[in-house]
Amino acid sequence: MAGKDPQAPHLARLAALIADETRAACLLALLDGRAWTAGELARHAGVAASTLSEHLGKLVAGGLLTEERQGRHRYVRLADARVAQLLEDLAAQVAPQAARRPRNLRESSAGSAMARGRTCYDHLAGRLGIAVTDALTARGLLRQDTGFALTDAGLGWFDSAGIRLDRTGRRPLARACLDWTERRPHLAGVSGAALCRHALEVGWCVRIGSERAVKVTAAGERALDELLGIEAATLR
Amino acid sequence: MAGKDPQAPHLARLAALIADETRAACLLALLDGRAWTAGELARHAGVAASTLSEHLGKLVAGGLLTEERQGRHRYVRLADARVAQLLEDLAAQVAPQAARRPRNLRESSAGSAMARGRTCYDHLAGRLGIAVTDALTARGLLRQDTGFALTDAGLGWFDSAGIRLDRTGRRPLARACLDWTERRPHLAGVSGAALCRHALEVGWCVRIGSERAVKVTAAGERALDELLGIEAATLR
DNA sequence: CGGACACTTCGGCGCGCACCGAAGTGTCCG
DNA sequence: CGGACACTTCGGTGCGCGCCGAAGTGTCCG
Repeated sequence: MAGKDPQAPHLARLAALIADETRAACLLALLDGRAWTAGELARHAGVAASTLSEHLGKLVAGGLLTEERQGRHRYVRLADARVAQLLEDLAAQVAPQAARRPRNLRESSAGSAMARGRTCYDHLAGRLGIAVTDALTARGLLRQDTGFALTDAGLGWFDSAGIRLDRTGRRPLARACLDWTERRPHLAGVSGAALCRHALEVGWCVRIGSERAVKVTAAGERALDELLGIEAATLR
Repeated sequence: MAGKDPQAPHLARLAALIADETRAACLLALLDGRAWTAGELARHAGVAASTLSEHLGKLVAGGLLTEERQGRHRYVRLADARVAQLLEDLAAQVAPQAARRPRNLRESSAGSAMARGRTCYDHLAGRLGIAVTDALTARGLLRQDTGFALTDAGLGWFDSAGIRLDRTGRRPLARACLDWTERRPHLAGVSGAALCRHALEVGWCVRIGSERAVKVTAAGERALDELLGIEAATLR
């Protein structure tokens, strides 16, 4: 048969990079947007350092990760926002099955912290991300009914809040990212990333431990209420 | 180690479905949005019917495909628009390597027909899709600078063109889909699908052979020029 | 009712790959 | 300079899975 799309082998090779449980665990860990060392990832995934080294080689060669060598450490991070988006989309696709009841107390409390608020690569997700997105929409700053885009008023809001938006790159200013806990879209793209960075910089929220979960501070509750009318109760 | 995201096995299993070249070829073929029989896919992929039957079993069980039994035929199609989007995003990710020079004349002419115009699941892509998207944007019907959404004028345009938009579902009205030939976003979502369906129904374009490629008709060139100011030359 | 046809199930084969531990390379620090 | 450390390379092992052909099931049609 002549057919058989020439893209098929490439697609299969890309998917194969994610199709291993150990590599998948690494990629999900790296969704926190930070750089991890090979050793950290090996401990996280529960395999030998030598095994993980081979995995990193494949992921870097496949373009999903970039590496930075510093002394005797090999730091890796997701290659770019596009890769992060791809992983988020895949994660959202499997979420229905993954949303099963937690096995024990520890997993449960960790899970609920993640459900309250977390980062999705470089933007806010969980109930916190949804609350912010909903508030922006309710105030006419974000338009979701005909797609997903900031309004002119929305541009003004970011400006007046002192959050600068880099509009030079090709990355979209606003993009919907489907939340795998809430099953609803939240703000991603340049503006979502800028908002998250700002929130962490000025202390509206802080990271919990070494995971992706974040917690809203008292100052953050005040600021979100003032700027967007978000009641603190909705974040708990 | 306690860590290791509980989502990792699910993510790996989903990716594994796409990580086989034969299954990938099937999924890409099904991106035309139509239903194929198991036999057609077996011939397309160049494997035995028994082999393909097993593949279809996995893809259906994994939720990527839905099946419909009719007599002695088993028709399968992509489960929904979300799956199609996922595949398109993955295909776009590998496009840089896949965009190599064609091996022979036949592949070359098939490739250029696909580059001129094709369907991406249920919306228009290729130069045709880009041209429509650009025209909508230039006329203020689609806003891309702050995200990706129809404007109120855009809603009016669809209405006056007699293209009804179903706004009841959860699928976004407008969504960007990255084109793997042009490397630029084009219109997808409810409005993109409605536009494509309309174009095929009223004969603005017709499918070429059994593939995803489409050709703009003379009537289509006139209509696109009148409604959106697209010059026929840009489509060739 | 019998044969053609589409698909499925099963057994068996062979390749690919994730894994480990041991040995090797390069970096940091006392 | 020597030892601790992070990572890499290399053989070797075993499992998983994609593949086929043959036999089986269900459907259509003359």
